[in-house]
Amino acid sequence: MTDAPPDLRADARRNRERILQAAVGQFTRHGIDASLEDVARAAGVGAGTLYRHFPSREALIAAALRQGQDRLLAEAARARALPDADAALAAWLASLQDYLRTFHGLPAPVLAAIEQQDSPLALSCEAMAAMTGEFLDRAKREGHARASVETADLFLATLGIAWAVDRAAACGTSTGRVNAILARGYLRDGGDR
Amino acid sequence: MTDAPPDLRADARRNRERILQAAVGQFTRHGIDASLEDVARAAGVGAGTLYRHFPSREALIAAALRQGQDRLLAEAARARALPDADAALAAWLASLQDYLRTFHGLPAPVLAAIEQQDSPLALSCEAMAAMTGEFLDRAKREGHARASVETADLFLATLGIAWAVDRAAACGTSTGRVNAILARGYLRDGGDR
DNA sequence: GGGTTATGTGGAGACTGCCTCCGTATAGTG
DNA sequence: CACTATACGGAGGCAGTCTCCACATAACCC
Repeated sequence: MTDAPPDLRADARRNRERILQAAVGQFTRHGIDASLEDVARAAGVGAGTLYRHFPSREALIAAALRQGQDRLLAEAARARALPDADAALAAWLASLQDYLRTFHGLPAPVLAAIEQQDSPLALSCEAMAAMTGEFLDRAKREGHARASVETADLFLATLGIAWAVDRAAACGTSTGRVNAILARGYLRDGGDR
Repeated sequence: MTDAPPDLRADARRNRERILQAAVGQFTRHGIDASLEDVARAAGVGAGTLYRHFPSREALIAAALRQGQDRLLAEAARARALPDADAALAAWLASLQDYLRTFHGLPAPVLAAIEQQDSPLALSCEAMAAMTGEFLDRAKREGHARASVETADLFLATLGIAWAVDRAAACGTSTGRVNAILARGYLRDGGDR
């Protein structure tokens, strides 16, 4: 759980951990836009301390997310083990969307991280896109994925749908039905190109 | 162009118009999250005046959007005239996304308006959903739209994709390719249900 | 233990944006 | 011209982000 910062003083390490824990709590309760002052307060720490450890909101999000990433990787491994390439891709996309629902509003900073690779989220973001590409490629080879579908586009569409479902949770829309549209389209007939 | 407020004093009417014009400018340049203080400043008006005419950011957005709505309705009519139901649906969805790109970040308040119908945007939002339903129903009857696709889901997916494309404009992703995925899915084979 | 110093701490305060309130200005009317 | 309903504007309260630096303290050495 502790992401073992290199060589911090004991109190610094302790504070860092407290902040992280408080951040997870606040982000879970109030979404990704939770007040950082509140996070500091909940951690029993001054604002300066928070900003020294995590210079930007994105950095804090990235760190708070690190834990859930293990689960995502585990689910990716499970999906990879599926014999059916199409099912594997679908399972991966579902896991990805679950992950993006870790905190309310998460898709926004993740998408933002695509563009500026200096973002602390950029790494995991690229990794997610790469894995999407891996599953998509396999589904093109072994399954029924269209050759014309590109990784970036599918990833973007997935992010967009995760965002929309996340925000419209109240009105009764199911992730499943929306994703069914993404998988098979709103049109009935196939016919590539 | 002037949305003819009922019976305002001359200076009030003039100021309202200036604010609206300034809002369009700021929203166009800086997106939907532009500072309202800047809008007031650009309009040469105090903050109080701005808030009296437009009590919330959403109200201002709704008013600033009113102009573009005419174009959207015109495009809807053009789409409705298309003989092919599938093409009509696709054209409508494309127009809708164009409209959602009027201002950077517009999909967010529009989606938010779905949930709270007291929002000034709720009306146009419901109208857009209703029109999507109209085109979808026709495509189900006359074209190749799947019976299992529901209006709310398609509308939501469209919003999500508009959001994602809007935000990822920099990296080279085309609306066309993403929408192709939405239309025909990432899988090759048909087979309803 | 006591002294020294590199490493951290916290909160005051500068800044920005949202929004309200009310003393003042002015358009419209007779 | 006087009078009043209507509208104006900006000061000020609030909340949030982020920085800066006087002060604390962990770690190291004797």
